[in-house]
Amino acid sequence: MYNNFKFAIGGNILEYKQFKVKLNDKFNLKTTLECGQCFRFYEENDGSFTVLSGDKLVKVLLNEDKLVFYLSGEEDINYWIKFFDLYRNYDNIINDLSLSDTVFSNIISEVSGIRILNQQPWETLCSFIISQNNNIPRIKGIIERLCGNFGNKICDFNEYYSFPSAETISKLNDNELSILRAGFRTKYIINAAKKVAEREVDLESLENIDIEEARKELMKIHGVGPKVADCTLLYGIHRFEAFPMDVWMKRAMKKLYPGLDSSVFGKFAGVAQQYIFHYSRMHPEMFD
DNA sequence: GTCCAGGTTTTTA
DNA sequence: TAAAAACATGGA
Repeated sequence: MYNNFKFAIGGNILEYKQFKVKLNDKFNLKTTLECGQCFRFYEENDGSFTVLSGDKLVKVLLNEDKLVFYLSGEEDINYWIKFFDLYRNYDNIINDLSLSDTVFSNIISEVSGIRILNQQPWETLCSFIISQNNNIPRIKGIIERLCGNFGNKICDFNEYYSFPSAETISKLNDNELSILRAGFRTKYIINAAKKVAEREVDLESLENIDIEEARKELMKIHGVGPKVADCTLLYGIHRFEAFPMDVWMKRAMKKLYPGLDSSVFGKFAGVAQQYIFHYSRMHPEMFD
């Protein structure tokens, strides 16, 4: 696996290290970040993105078939290789999904290079609890206030903060969290933090157990239903069988795959979901 | 002012 | 059981 990539450690900005990773499949960095699976990223003027995950930060730039990472001295590039799921070849998955599926073939003629990110389980769970009946700019704002107020400063030279742990949030009350302006979701966040911190819901175990059991485990949290559970499993636990069904996906399945469900996509249903979701957002007129 | 936002819970019939 | 309504907040 490692020998698929060429690492070049060299050039630097201040005390940052630069890593170049050669891609052997198609990757659209911008779409991958902006397609609704993550919320902590900032597009810079030079076309790069500053991306945060847990207590880590990286600046990343796509330059033709190379992904260029800039990270500070002690940080581990392997975290970000895994985060962007670079060990996996998505061309193979997309080919499989397009085989004998003309609808999907049509979608990938417009949308390509999306990867499923390997985000941290708690951050993903908490973020998608916040996402319910909410819009993306406001979701980002609430998460930014959550990190800014209760996370730790990542670096002395800028204003980026880590995502606060479940333990940290579990000790806060409704009033202390009112600064988030998260509305009715605040009590859901607290309930999730308590259950996760006390291992009443064991996020680590969700990696291996049956997918239905995993959904049930997550739905023990007050404020977590099937959709948030599947988002957590897909984006936070990397369970590709998960298939989050929000309003867009419900409409899209009805229109594009009438009478069918996620089982037509097999074990990579989650990847198909992300493409269909993004395609639907690009073509709202399709539902008129 | 009204409507809507990557849902879920609570209430109602 | 199934279908509405309620839930906080803020931008369009």
